[in-house]
Amino acid sequence: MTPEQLRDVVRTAVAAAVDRGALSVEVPGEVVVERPKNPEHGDYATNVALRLAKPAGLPPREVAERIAEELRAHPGIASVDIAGPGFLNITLAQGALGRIAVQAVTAGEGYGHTAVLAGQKLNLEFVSANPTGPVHIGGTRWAAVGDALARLLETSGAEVTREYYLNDAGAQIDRFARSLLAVAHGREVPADGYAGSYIGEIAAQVLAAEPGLLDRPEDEQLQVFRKRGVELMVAEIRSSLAAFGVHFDVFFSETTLHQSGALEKAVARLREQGHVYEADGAVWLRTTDFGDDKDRVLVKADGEPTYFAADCAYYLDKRARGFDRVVIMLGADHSGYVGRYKALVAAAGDDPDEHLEILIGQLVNLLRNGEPVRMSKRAGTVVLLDDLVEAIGVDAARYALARASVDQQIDIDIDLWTRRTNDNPVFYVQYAHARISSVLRNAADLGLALGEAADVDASLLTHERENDLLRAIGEFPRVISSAAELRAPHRVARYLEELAGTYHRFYDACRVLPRGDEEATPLTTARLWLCAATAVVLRNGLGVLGVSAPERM
RNA sequence: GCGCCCGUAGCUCAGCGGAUAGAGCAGGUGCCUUCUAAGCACUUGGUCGCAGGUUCGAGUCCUGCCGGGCGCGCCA
Repeated sequence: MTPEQLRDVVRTAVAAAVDRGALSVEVPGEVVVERPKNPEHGDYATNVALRLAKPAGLPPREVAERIAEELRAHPGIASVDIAGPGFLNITLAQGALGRIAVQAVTAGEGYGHTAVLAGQKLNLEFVSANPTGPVHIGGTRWAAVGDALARLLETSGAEVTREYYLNDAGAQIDRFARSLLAVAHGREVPADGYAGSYIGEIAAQVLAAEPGLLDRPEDEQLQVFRKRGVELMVAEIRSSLAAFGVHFDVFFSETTLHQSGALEKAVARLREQGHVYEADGAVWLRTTDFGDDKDRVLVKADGEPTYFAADCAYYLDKRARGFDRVVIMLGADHSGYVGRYKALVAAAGDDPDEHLEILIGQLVNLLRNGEPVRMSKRAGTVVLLDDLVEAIGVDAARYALARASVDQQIDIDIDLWTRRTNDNPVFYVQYAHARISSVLRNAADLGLALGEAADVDASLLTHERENDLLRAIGEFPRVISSAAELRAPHRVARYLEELAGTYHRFYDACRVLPRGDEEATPLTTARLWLCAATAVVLRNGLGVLGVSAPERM
């Protein structure tokens, strides 16, 4: 019996107690069944009696007793104890717990998939690093976390579009183009330009693709460097992300918004809603009506639209494409945008709490020799996605970035990571998978197969370490769904570390395969299923994080 | 000054209002003629920044302080 099934059993028990007049309460739609930390508190515990005590007008322990009477009648439940203030501690019948292993193996890749977010169509925008340079380590964090979140949401039944907003218009692209032009002519880059070594490489590639370019008028050259340069930069960004295992469904060009007249339409729509005014020669959006600190300029006095105007158009474009919810991941250095963004959604007539979700993640600090590394794109002193991958590999990089809460700043000590010590928990988790794979290979060599699900006697799994493992495996679907709902992929990583530890302890205490000339027993088969189930969960969980599950290490 | 994030073991960090606050690393002691020792067992280590409040119950929610990070342009 899975925790989800038990939850229904508990709810049904409450309903039964109400039916026979033992309780006069409204049956709750959801009841909480959780795994107690203390094994003496049974396989599962529920606080439903504590919740119902007040509405029932009875002491919590009395409510618990009346529910317990119903639960004890269930064949899958061995015992129910009332503990503490009124918790119901439930121990499952022998075999009911063991079936979890069979269910996990049978479900395979589908184990952990739920429908809790079914029917939601959402747009997840992340990374969106400017195409004026390679993806640096900050963007890499959002690549790892954003992609994991996308997989998590999909696993929970949502329809997700991964989107990357390309800021390929505006002054910074001008600076980028002028930097390319300067380098191509052997001149110093402008003071406000970009100076990384990649600028020279991109410039050379542009010249290779456009022979004779330097003989044309300089303003024409600038246009070519701008167009070709951005194309090449975007190609490099996509290639880095692809090597990192991150693929976007849509690369959305800001320029297309300018060219299609979407900005003017957006301003017009906001004007119709009555939130636009003119002052000091500029066009403003009255975002203060919706909680922003100050009003924002849409069109500058010189007639140029602001970046914010493009944001408005972009948001409206996403909504027009049919997304129920627009999710944007931003770094903490952009946290000031939340107010104006929420306000623009409200000004457009949408609900800022329902249609827009902005996830702010804290920044990644780099330490070298224990000292923070100052990062500057201009000076070229940045650590790039490619550098991180080269130093520690995709698996370790993705795992390390995804295992911390996004609310937490990460300090990455470059020397530590480049040293390749086993401080990285990803090895611990992957090792558990490799170990299981080895056991299953050895079993196959001995001619032992899992066989049919119906033939497994799961009630033989009675060892405490086996029960621990079964309970952990049973948690997986809810770990996935709650991590998806909370937008917290790091929970999956933490869970996998626990699961790996639980498996290692099982492995240490419980021999799976027969030794020497011993015969395989039904317990051997049951334990093989337990191993296979653990491997399924490790694979699926690592898959959510975009980390490989090696069969050998 | 205002807004957001953080403050939990020596270090890095988990902990969606539940029971005795956890993991890894670091320190100590043991376990490989037996399925992968990148492992396991035992052990050392805590005023959950401080002070109030909410309630059956607070590391978790609210308020105020203290300390650290980030942000507050007709830049992008």
